[in-house]
Amino acid sequence: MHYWIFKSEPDEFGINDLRRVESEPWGGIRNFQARNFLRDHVAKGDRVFIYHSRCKDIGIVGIAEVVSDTYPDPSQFLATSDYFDPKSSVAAPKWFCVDIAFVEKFARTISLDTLKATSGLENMVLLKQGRLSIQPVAEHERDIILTLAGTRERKPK
DNA sequence: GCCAACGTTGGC
DNA sequence: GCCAACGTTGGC
Repeated sequence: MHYWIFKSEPDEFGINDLRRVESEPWGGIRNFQARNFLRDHVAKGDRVFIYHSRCKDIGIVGIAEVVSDTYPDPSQFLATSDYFDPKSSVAAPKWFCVDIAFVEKFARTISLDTLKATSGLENMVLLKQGRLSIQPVAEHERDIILTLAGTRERKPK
């Protein structure tokens, strides 16, 4: 079981929206690096740190779980969708998505500033490389983040 | 909402 | 196969 960071814009769809639904198709990913992680590595049962970007309160806000296998993102085939991709086809889909479900919301956001200031997180993909909406989290980074969140008792074995 | 960073595209 | 143009991302 791996941990990931999925970025979202809370004005569009954030942790509070996720909490209100049973599960949510995480689609609209149109970046190749993010797509490759999603298609090749994200698996049912994995855990996801939800990260809010482009907002006042930037940072990791909670945890979700991957509740489906990866499947082609339906929006790429819909001519009316903002995410329509005329170069894609059902036979050879370019873009993928996965369903995730709410697990918990942290009492407080773990802010970007906190992440930057925390020893052991220096090499996080989040801090090393911008503009990547799906990214892996190393085990020691996962432990540090869970500790910052005060949820260490739920740390996976 | 601006715009820098960076990955992809496509003309040549 | 180079590289300028273009599109997207995301902190500010």
